[in-house]
Amino acid sequence: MTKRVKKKEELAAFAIETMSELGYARTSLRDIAKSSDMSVGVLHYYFEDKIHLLTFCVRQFKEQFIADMGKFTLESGDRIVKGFIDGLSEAIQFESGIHCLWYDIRNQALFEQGFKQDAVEIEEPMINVIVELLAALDKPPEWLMPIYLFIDGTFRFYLQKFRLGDLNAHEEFVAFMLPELESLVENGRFSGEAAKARGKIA
Amino acid sequence: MTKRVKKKEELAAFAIETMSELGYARTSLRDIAKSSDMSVGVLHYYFEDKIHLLTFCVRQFKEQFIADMGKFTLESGDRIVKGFIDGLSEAIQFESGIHCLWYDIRNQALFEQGFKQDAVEIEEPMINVIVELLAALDKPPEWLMPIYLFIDGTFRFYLQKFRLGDLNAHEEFVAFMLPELESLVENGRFSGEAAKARGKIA
DNA sequence: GCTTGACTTGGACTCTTGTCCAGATCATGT
DNA sequence: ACATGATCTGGACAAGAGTCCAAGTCAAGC
Repeated sequence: MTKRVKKKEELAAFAIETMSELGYARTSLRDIAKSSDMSVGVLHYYFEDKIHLLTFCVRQFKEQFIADMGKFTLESGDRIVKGFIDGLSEAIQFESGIHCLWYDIRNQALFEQGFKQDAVEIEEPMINVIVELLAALDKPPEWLMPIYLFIDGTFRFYLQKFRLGDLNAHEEFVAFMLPELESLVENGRFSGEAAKARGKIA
Repeated sequence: MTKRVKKKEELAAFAIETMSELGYARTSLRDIAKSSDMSVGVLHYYFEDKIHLLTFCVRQFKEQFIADMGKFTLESGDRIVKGFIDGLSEAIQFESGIHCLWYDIRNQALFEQGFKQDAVEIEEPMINVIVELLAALDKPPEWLMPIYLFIDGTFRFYLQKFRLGDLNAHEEFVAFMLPELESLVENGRFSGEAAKARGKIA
């Protein structure tokens, strides 16, 4: 890897860090320059324009995302579901910024066609994680989209709770999700037990 | 209602229309002024600043949103689930803009604390729609959050598909959601049938 | 018709943004 | 030590943003 590419990735990492805090639309080049302790000109020296910087960031972000998700699954041997959910819980607790950025980018795609491809490219491997999860559990692949959409919506919900000040949201996520998902993969049903244990949510 | 308030609501309607197309962050006062065929100064004459305009819009948007959701439920007599899903389908087909705006606002709340209250106030009555739906179906209230999160995630997914160019996404939504939800309210299970009929999704 | 207040206009003002560049500085091979 | 190319600085620049206002226009009551 050339020195230049290394520096680009370093700058992109700072950019991702800043965008994770402020959101995509509210992050300026000067914000990124400030956080990386560089001048604004450097950004333009390494990246043709802001669009190229962003797409580079998205690609880097995507790799980190996949790596995060990958280590969640299949490393926990027999307790696959628990390991998977614990991984998502840690993501809420320790990496909320980058996941908020993902949802931010996905939302941009609703308004800017330019983000369409990025959104699809990032989401695809995430869906594949569920494919592998179902395969590992020997469950029918027809469950893919219901399960994915349920997990995605629930994860986003507790991520929002965490961001909005509920610092125990990651634990609430596990308390809610673990019985639900175990029940789902066991017999395809939502679990009433989970709901009782969880108490009020909204 | 005073004339001034009427005009404010009229301007807010234009603002909502424009933000539904461009998204919240990329909509300027001049965009709104242009779409409403007024000068920029008028906006500042009726609204103290952009924040007040936005919060006024959010409140108006919320009322429209609740009205939309309200007419979906309980108007279809015995076929409650079908009426509910058809309503959501029409929302994807004919009112995608305002729903995208809702998801945009909800996402802003991940980064700006100022949107927290708006997001919660809008989402609460939507969850209540599901509460009423479950009550009408005589189903246990413990199903609330699993069902809501599943419906919310699925609706958002097909809304995105529609926005990204798949003009049949609203029909695909019904084809996917109707069997799933009927199966869920019938016996709490995801439907494998639905998945087979639906073919590839992602 | 006149007056008064509400409403509207068009532009000025300042701040932030992305872009761009001339020159300074650094690193590296000779 | 020197030369050369890569890297970095600090600021200039134009476009676009929200804000604000002096002046013009309109509508309604006297």
